Amino acid sequence: MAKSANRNPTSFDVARLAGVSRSAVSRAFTPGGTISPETREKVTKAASELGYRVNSLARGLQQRHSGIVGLVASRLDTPLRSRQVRLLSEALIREGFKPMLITAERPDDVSTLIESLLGYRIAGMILTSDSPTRALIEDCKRLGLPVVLVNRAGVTNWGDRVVADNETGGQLAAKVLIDSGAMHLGCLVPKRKTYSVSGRSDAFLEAAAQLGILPEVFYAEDQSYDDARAGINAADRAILNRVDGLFCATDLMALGALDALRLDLGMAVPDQIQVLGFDDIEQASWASYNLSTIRQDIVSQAEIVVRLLIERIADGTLVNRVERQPLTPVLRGTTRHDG
Amino acid sequence: MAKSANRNPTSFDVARLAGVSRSAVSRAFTPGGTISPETREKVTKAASELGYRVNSLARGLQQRHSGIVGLVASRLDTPLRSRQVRLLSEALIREGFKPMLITAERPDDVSTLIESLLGYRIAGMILTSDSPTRALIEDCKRLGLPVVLVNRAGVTNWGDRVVADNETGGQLAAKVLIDSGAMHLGCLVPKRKTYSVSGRSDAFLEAAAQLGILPEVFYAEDQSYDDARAGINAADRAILNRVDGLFCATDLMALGALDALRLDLGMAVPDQIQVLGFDDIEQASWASYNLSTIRQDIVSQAEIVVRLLIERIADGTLVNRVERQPLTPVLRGTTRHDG
DNA sequence: TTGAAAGCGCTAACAA
DNA sequence: TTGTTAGCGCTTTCAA
Repeated sequence: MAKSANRNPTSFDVARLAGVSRSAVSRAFTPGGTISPETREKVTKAASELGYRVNSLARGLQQRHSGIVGLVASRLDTPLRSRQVRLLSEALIREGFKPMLITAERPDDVSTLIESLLGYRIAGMILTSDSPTRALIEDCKRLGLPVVLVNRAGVTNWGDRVVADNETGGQLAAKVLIDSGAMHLGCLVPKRKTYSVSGRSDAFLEAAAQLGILPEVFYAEDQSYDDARAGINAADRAILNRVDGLFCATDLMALGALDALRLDLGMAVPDQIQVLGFDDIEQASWASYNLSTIRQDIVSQAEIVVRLLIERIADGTLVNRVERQPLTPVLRGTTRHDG
Repeated sequence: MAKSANRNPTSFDVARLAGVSRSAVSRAFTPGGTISPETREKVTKAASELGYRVNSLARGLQQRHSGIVGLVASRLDTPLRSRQVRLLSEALIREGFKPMLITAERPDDVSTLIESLLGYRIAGMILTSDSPTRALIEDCKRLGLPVVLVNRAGVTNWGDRVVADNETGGQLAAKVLIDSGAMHLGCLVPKRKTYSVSGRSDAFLEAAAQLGILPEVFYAEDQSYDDARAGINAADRAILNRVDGLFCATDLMALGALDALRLDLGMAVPDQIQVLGFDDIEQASWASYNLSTIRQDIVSQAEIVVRLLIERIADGTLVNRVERQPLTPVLRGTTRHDG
């Protein structure tokens, strides 16, 4: 033990100690490797003695792809997103991939970052961000790099997609509110719309229109709790007072709206005005809110995303697929129910 | 454009097109590279024409380390943790590193995962997880791998640490409650204690003892909203009724406790019982809770963590450092204030 | 400032 | 089943 603590041992060192060739070492560490039990035994023994570990960089270089998958997400500290990322990351790891996390808010950041990701010869990429530069996806296409988009528009003809069925969700929202007695609908949306938000709110407005109702639209600066609360507080009181059923584009916004209505404006929910969210984040079920909402099943979402990615990695010629996920209403305390 | 869309272009291809050597290409893409403006110009032109991108795997192999930093976190979908991870990840990216995210709940998972991280010859590792197998850190030590522990005990003599000053925090909590008139203190803790939780609650109990007060201790199964709420609901009512100042080990628990006290048990907060949390997560400021708490500054925390990491990467001989972060009380609506 | 040449540590054909 | 050999794409001395 005089020295030796310095450089990482290589397959060469292991081979020498075990009295075999470097290929044997490689095979011993390759899942389906064609190697005899005895040789494997010798190798693993020598390896653990030396503290040997396969160098994934070298392996990746040789195999022309690392086991890394890019995971791109904005607003990671938001309840829905953090849960998505956790589930995706766990699913990836379970399948033997290593998620490389890119968190960035400004689109141009994201571009250069993803750009640098590509240098790692990643096996694929999952985009949950709201801002996927189109050019970037084109880049991936040129490289033949598998991409899965989560709750995003398919801006190009590249990449599989997993999306909540926002259209049906918006219709569902209108139906829930109307069925529980709302006559004058409202809809709270952020000024800067994302794919999810537009899909939902547009479908909601359209479904209402079909029934001869023209909802009031309220705006929040962005889709945060604070902005939603401020948005409702800034709304025209006369108009707001007419509304008896408010659909919010996300749960986070619904919670902000709820606090504005009840605590800032002193309105009774659900008696005076019903409130309905979308997503079913954890906080929606907290006793102080007990928010009715439309649930997105993000556990199965993560599984589908990773499955699509794996299939695409296995066969790059697949036609682009779109998986639409069903949504289910979760009626809690901010809507009225008869029976 | 007949073919060529297939393999990734290499520095060789770029060199040929630019009419220079591969070394020149390498230098053009190396920040401090000693190369003439004209050559660089030729190289970058050829490179962008070919869509060339440095292969980070090969570069890492050659330089014996990738720009990857392991980021280990459990319970990522929790408000505090998701914010920490966002900030850490952004700070790492800003410094040119790529965060590889390991999310895992069970300790043995984590071990094998980190084990596989090491194969990427990562530049360092940040551990925020509650469960850092000791053997693992020993491994890092043998490898000389820089490690920064966030809010964790220093189980071995390896790794720099950034910790909230939990001891002072616990004392602060006792002082806040007592100063605002509480006479009979309570403390809500999870059954399975972590470094942070123990530090706080032990210091709280001790500070109270110094003043001749022996707080009641309430237990939650784990440190989630639901468990905290259930824990308070399961508490002995007679004992609970005596308590007029409750310190909760984390904000998340405090919110659960608050809902249990107010909504499940019908107690008046802060008039009948004051509640104080710890961390200052976003939800603490939501109007329905308006929770008084002890704030941990996790923005500066992330910066310190990354700074320590960089310094350690630059100089592996540094003595282990511990940065204690100050805490500040944030008094909102769940404690009483005179002036 | 530039190019030639020698690896970084591994896997995959191929031959034995 | 095993070993030999030839790269994977890059950086980095060393000379020029």
